[in-house]
Amino acid sequence: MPELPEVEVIRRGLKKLLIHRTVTGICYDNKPLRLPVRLKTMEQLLLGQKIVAVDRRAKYLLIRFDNDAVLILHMGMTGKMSLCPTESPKNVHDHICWYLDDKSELRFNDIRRFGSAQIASPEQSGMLDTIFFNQTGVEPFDKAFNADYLLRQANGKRRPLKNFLMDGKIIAGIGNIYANEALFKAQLNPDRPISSLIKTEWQRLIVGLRTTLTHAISCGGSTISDFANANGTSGYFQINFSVYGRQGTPCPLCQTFIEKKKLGGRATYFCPVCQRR
DNA sequence: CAAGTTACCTGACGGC
DNA sequence: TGCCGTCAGGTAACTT
Repeated sequence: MPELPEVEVIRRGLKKLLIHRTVTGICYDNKPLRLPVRLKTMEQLLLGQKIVAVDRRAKYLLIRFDNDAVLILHMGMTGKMSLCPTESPKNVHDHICWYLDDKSELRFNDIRRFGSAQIASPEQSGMLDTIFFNQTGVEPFDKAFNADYLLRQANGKRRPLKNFLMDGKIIAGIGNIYANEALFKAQLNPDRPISSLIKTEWQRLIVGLRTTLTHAISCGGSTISDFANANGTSGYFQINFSVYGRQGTPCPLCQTFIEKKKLGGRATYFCPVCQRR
C-alpha cells in the first residue's frame, strides 16, 4: 500500500491522536512479519512510556517515547495503522495492538505480513541514521536531493531511470505508483539509461517528483484497494493518476493511448509520445 | 560490481 | 461452481 505520501498522511493523522498518550499494554498474535517482532523488549521499553512525537523517514513511521525509545513501523504492501476504541472487535489481520491510557488501541493490520515493527532502545535512538537508516537514500523534500546528487549517483550506470527512482538506497519513499506518475510529470522515458540524463533533465525530474508527492499528500494519498488514514477515511489521489493503471486510455496531455510494460519486474505505465525520451 | 530475479504472504480477478 | 495462473502499493537476499 503505502509509499511516501500515504505514510505521511498516516503520520499527520496519528500525530494529533497519539501525542501525550501512554502505552499500557501490548498484544501480538505471533504471526511472523517480515522481521522478528521482539515483544519482550518492546514491553520493557514502552510500557508506561508517553508518546512524544510521530515522525517519518522514507516509508517508515517513527513513534518516539519520552524515554527516547522509538517504535519503527513499516507497512509493507498491505499494512495499515489505525486507532480504535478498546473492545472494538479484532479484524482478521490485526497483528499487533498497543493499548493506550485513554481506552483506545493503536493497531497494526497487515494482510500479506510484508510489514515490520521494530524497536530502538534509548541508546540506539540517537544514532538511527547510522545504525538503522544507513542504507536509506535522501528524502525527496530534503535540499540534499538535488541535480548534482543525482548526477553523481547515476554516473557511469546504465540502469533504467524508473528502477533508479524506486531504489530506496538512492531516494527514499518512492514506490511504483509515484515513480510512474513522476516520470510522466517530468516527461521522461522510464527506460532511459540514467547516465544519459543531463542536469536539466534531473532538475525536471526533481520538480515532477516533488509536485506529484505534494499533490498526493494534499489529496490524502492514493486508495487502491482499501488504504485508510488514521481517521479511517480514504485518500483520493488515485482519481488524479495520469498513467498508473491507465493502459489503453488516452494520455491527459496528447490523447495517445497509455502503454504498459514490465520494467524490473514491476508494471510500468507511460505515454509513448510525451515520454518519448 | 551492477542489475535482474526470487522469495516472503494473502486475496482478487479472469479464463477455462 | 471451482480450480488455476497471474497480479498487487515493498524489500532484501539471491543469481547472473
